[in-house]
Amino acid sequence: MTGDCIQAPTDGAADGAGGAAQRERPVRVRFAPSPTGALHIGGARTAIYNWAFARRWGGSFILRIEDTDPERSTVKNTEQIIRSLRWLGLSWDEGPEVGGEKGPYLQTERLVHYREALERLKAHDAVYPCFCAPEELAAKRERALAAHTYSGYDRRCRAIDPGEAAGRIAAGEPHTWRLKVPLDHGPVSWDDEVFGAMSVPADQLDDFILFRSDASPTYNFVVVVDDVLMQISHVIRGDDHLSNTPKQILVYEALEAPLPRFAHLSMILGGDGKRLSKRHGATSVEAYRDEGYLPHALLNYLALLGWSLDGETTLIDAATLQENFSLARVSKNPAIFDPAKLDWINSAALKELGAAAFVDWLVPWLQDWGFTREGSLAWAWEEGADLRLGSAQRTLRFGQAASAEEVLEDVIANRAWYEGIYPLVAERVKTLAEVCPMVAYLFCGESVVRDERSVEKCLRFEGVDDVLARVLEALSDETLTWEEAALEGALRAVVEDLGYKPKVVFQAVRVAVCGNMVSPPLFGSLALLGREKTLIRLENAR
RNA sequence: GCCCCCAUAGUCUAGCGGUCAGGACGCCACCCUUUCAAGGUGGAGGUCACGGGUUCGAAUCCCGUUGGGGGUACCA
Repeated sequence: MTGDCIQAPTDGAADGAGGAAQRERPVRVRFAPSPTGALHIGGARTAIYNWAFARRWGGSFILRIEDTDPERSTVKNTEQIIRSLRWLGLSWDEGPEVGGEKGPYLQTERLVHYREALERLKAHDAVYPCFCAPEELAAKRERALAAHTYSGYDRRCRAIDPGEAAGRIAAGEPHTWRLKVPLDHGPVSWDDEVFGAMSVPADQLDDFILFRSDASPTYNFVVVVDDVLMQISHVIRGDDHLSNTPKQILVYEALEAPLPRFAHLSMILGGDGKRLSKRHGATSVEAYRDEGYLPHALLNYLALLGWSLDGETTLIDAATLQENFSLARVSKNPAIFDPAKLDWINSAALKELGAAAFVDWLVPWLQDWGFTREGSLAWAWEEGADLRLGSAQRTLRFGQAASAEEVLEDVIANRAWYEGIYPLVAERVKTLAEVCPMVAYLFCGESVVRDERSVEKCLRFEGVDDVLARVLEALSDETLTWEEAALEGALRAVVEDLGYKPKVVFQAVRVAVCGNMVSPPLFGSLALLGREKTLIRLENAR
C-alpha cells in the first residue's frame, strides 16, 4: 500500500530481527508538544521514550513546538515545557533554543513550508477547495448523527468543476482545502512498533481539511509536512493519535514522501481509570518538582510506566534506560498512575543521593522555610496536627525567617553541618518537602515549642526531674566530646545508673530537646544541635 | 451511531503453546529497635475479563461477548 517507500529501521534491528536492510534511515525522532498548557506526566513520558530511543540508536532527538493554535498557545507554556524537560534531565539535538539544520522548530515560523506543500498537492490534483460554511457543515453533521449515519464530510465540493472553483476563489469566496482521499484506495495499514498490524478502511477516512479558510494549516497536515522535512524516522507519540495515523499516511502518500515507522504509546490514566486530570492530583511535571520529587525519580517511574526492562527491574537510571530502551517492550495497556509507587521510588532515590547532593537539592526548601543554623525560628504544632515525621502541619509562631540570600550563605558557610542532616532524614522522607518540617527543631535556637501530647506522655512521670537532672549533669561534663557516639555513651550510662528503661529516658530527652515524641535519631540530633542549645532546652524542660 | 485499539492480584508489569503464572508497589504479621522510619523474614491477594473454538496441551492462537480507552472539529 505504501509502495516501495524506504523503510526506517525497525526497533528490533540490532537484536538481529531486522538486519542491514532495515538500517537505511538514520534514527531521527521528535517530541512535539503543543504549548497549550504545562508539560504533563503523559507528555513527559512520551518525551522520555523518544529521547531514550534516540540515544539508544545514536540518533537525533528533536524538540518541535506545535504552536499552530493561536488561541491556546503561549510563549509562557513553551518556556515552561522546555524548563520541565531540562529538569527531567533530557537533552535534544535540535530545537527552538538549540537550533539545527532542519529549523525553525516553531511551527508558526514554518508557514512557508506548509504553503509550498499545499501547492505541490494542488499540482498533483490531490486536494480541492471546499466552500461549505462551518455552520452548514455542523448542521449536516448534527442531522446525520441524529439519524445514526454520520461518517464524515459528504465530499460535496469535490464534485465542483475546477474551472468554477477557480472562479469562486478568484472572486474571493471563503474556502478551505481538503485532501482528496483516493476512493479506490484499499485499507490504509501500517505496522505499528507497539500495536503491531493496524488497518483502517479508507472509506472511513474523511476528506479532511488541510488549510483553513483563514489560510492557516491544520494539525494533520503540518505534522506530516514537518516530519517529512525534518526526516523523522520514527514517530513515537500518544495513542490518542492512533486514529490520525491513517489520515496522515494518506498525506505522506500524496506528498510522495517515505513513511516513517509509527509507535503509539497508550495513555496514562488516573486511579479511577479515567483520563488523567487535575482531580487526580498533580498532573504537571513542575507540580512534582514543587512537591519535592527528584527529577531522576520521576524519570525512573515514568520510564517503567508502560515499558519494562525485564519484568524484574524497578529501579533504573538514565544511563541504563538509554542503553536498553526498546519499543518492542512498550506495553499496549493503558497504565494507571500510582502516586504510592512514585513515592517509593523517590525515597529510594533519596537514599542513594548522598549528603552533598542532598544539601544541593535541599537549599530551595531551606530558603522557603527561612532556616539558618543559628537562627531562632520557633515553630509550634497546629491544633490536632498529625504527629508523623515530616508532617508539615506546623505553624511558624515567632522569630525571623532568613532571606534566601542569608540561607544560601549559611549553607555555604556551614556545609558540613547541613550535610549532617542527611543521615538523620535520608531513611525517613519520601520527598524533599518533608525534610524541613522534620528537622525544624534544629533551627529554633535555644527554645523549642513542645507538643502537648508528647509532654503529657513522656515528660510527666514520677521522677522525671531526677532523670533530667542526671542527663544534664552527664552532658555538662566538659570532657565529653560532643559527637554522636560519645553522646550515646553518656546517655546510656545515665540509663544504667538510674535503672530506668532506655525508652523512658530517651523519650524524655527527645521531647525536651526536639519537642516531640517522634523525631529523627536522638543522638545525632543532639550532636547537630550543639552543646549549648541542648543544655538550655533540657534546663527549660524541668 | 460509526471507526480503531486494549484486557495477567488494588496498581505497574514478566510471560510470546507445556512455568507450582515470576518480580515490584501497596496491604497484613513477626523480628530488629529510644520514637518514627529503614532493614530482615513470612503472609494474604489471580477461576490470566467472560463464552466458545483450534490443539495431546492455551494466560499465550482464532471467533464472539462484556468492560475500558481513543477518534469521529476550519483543536492538537
